Amino acid sequence: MSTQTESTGDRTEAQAAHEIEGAGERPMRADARRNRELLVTAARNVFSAQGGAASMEAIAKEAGVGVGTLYRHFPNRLDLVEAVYQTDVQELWDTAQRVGAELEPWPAVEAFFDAFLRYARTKKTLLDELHLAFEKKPDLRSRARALLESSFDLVIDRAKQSGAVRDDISGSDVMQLVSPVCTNASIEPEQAGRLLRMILDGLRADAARTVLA
Amino acid sequence: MSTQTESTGDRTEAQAAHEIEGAGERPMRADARRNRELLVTAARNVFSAQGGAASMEAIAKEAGVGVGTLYRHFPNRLDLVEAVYQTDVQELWDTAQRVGAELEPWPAVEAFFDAFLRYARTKKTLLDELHLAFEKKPDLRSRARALLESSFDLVIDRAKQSGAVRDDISGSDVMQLVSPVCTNASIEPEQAGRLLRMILDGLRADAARTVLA
DNA sequence: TTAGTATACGGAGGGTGCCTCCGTTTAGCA
DNA sequence: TGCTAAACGGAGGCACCCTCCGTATACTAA
Repeated sequence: MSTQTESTGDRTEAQAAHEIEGAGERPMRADARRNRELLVTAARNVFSAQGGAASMEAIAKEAGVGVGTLYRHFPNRLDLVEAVYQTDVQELWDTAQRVGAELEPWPAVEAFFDAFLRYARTKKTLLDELHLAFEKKPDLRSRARALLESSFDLVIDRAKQSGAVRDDISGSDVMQLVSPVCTNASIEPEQAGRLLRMILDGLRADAARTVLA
Repeated sequence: MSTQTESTGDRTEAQAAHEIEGAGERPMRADARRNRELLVTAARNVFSAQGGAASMEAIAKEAGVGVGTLYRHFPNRLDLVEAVYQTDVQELWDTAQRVGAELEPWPAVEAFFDAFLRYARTKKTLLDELHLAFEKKPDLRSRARALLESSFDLVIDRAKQSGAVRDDISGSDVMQLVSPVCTNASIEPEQAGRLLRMILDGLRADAARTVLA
């Protein structure tokens, strides 16, 4: 709850640079920041096209830079994987903010689920690499988890207050329900889609009929 | 249930060789079979010592043979991983047979759990590699699962008949309960041990007290 | 505007790991 | 006891991760 930036509003480039590096250092040079972003985007594209085992050379090429540049920004493979994953998590949080501000409560839930499905797709291609990354940096996992949980809370709580979603369920419940469906490798994409729709239906306030004895 | 060999009794070496190769071919030469076994054993040792990323060279060295010999037996890395895993599953099934024949029903359950914990440890170190292997050969997963399930059935059914284990639970229920505890990477070994003991306690016939309304 | 410098860039090359190839050795058979 | 099909060993090819350092360039101060 404490590492979040305050909003999704427009930030100056210098601010953006500060967020990537530590706060005390001078901002990155413009070309460096541009290349860093190119690299993360390229990595995501190449990973999703070629799988998690894609080579560093291929990623550098896709970004239009040399491997030296890649390694300047990301000293080793896992650092790059980590950056891609963190960017995805961050974007999901941004999405939660945005749909919360721009859409009605229920459509916001639907849109957020959609975004989560996309997020889960890249997480799935990086599953093995992330497994290693989480082992080396346990706080990466916990920070990501916290950010995800608060994203779900944001969207679900709002929908609960508006009466669109049943109130016997929390954001983190929903996350626990949805995460395995999206991440489990033995569930095909279209099956996952069906399951998600089913979960959505069960979430609606008027779906709460079953009462345990 | 159809791929099982009929028993754990003493088989001739020629029979053993036939089981490894296809049934139609001539038996392997004695040195080849010896080296094959050395390699699987060495692979298991090296993997458990160095992790699933251990090199083929290291394994060949541990077995005391050249890499050429390794690759003659296992054309690529995954084939070796698969062989180690299949051997483990097979040994677990042999153990189920053995404890079923040699021990009283309840001690047999305990001994089998112990063996399963050992099995799960190597499965855990090979998790990433197995993930790939399962992707390439879906029948490997299903055959292993079937063999595991029948091992659990064997031990649990016998204990149920003797009255040592509650009869509202099946072997495959127990497997579903135990497997994640042993395999989940975020559960430490000693925690897994505690959880297993707890499951064991819950399995006993005299533990069945809670009745759902 | 310009010169100086800290910073970033690129890619050749070192190191390692998977796998192949082929000359040498040996088990099994007549 | 030879003959031959089968197995052995390890040098070397190839691909990938990462390092190093000479070159290029964005920022800064005069």
